[in-house]
Amino acid sequence: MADRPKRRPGETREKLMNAALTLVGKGRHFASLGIREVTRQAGVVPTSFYRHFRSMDDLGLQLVDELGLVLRRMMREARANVLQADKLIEESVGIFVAHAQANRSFFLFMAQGLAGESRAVQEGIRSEMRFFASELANDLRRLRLMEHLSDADLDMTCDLVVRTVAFSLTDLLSISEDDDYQIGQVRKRTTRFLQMIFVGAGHWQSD
Amino acid sequence: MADRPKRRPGETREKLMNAALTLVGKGRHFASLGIREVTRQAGVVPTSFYRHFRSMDDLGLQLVDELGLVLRRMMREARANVLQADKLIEESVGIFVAHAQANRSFFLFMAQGLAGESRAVQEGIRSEMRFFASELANDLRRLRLMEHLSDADLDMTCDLVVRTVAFSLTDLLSISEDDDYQIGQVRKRTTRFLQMIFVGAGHWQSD
DNA sequence: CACATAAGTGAACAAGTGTACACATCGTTA
DNA sequence: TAACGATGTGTACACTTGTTCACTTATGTG
Repeated sequence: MADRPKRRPGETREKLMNAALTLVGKGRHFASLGIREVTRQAGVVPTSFYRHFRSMDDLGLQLVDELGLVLRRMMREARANVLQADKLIEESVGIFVAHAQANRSFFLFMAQGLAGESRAVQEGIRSEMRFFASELANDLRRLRLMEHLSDADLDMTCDLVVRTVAFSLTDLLSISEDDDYQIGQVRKRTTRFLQMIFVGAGHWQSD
Repeated sequence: MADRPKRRPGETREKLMNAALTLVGKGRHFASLGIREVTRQAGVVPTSFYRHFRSMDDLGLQLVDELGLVLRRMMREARANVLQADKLIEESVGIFVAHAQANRSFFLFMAQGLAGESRAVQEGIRSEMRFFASELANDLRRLRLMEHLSDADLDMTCDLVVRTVAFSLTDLLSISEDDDYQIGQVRKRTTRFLQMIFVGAGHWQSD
């Protein structure tokens, strides 16, 4: 008996989003992808695209939503594993790097989107970063760290931290996926960046 | 008498590069530009493209070279105007913002290229940033600032500074060209970021 | 079970794409 | 001035692109 099509709801939709990510993972830029190209990669007829997305920008927006989930998972893991403030920065950066490796295409898409073509995608990613920064500020408050900073200054610090980490993303993604030495270098450098920022925050307004 | 063609050498080449920049300035992503599109914008026949560039990537690379000139001009102006260390950060950020405004398309191209499609362009921009950072380190040494830092730590600091400024670029370029209030906000925020980094650098290794 | 609706398909079209070739024209140098 | 190389032009071709339309097929609800 031949295989029945066995359509799972939303299966093609997933296939299309994964196809776009796969192409991005292969070095293509999201802005240069076409509908036909994506459907071809997904093994689906071009018309199917319109059943799920209005346009490429639309697909991008939905990818941003999923990116949000990935980031939240990462935060949860960081909160679970970083218990004492001792090696806080080092471990957090490690978790970040591990997630960036595991979801390379996703983070590649994020890095591209920051200066991307679609205003909506750009704003979406920016908003995810803001959320991330505010959660970080909450955590620091909860851990009774940086208590001498005003709320505004703490927000600023966290903003700077998130930006720095996001920029490290472009370092990380421009080197080979399994060049462990270089990956270690990026991790060390990012850690030092954050340490310097926190030293600055520690002495902020006390001079 | 009809206008003679009056071909100036390298004129079409300039027209093509400007055309690409113009399109980027209009919100398009460089990776999504096509040869025909650029030649059309330049008011030139498609075949002319090949007289000057092998491909779009090639054009991108040559744009990176010109970007280098823009950055050097900016550095020169900063060095000339920032005489006393007093308002050093504030004035430097001001000059940067002004140049980013004046050469919007160029900086847009730079921001895009950081996570762009062409490995070569990516590496080129990264290399410009490294150069910029090392020049900054030289200047700080010359001004007898941060003398307690080792060369490596000073380099790291300058790297972090350049990254932070580069990231501000994406803020700056995502807002309207003449929204003076928002531009002022970005300038203020960037200034504070740098101040915090320098506070951190000032206390580095002295704890 | 039947039926409404969502999801997938294939053929078709006009428009746009990269690139090749042969030819015209300019500026420069011998 | 003659000739040459660099630059600009027009035409052509084989593909790819986005989008449409009418059609089939599967899924879940009454």
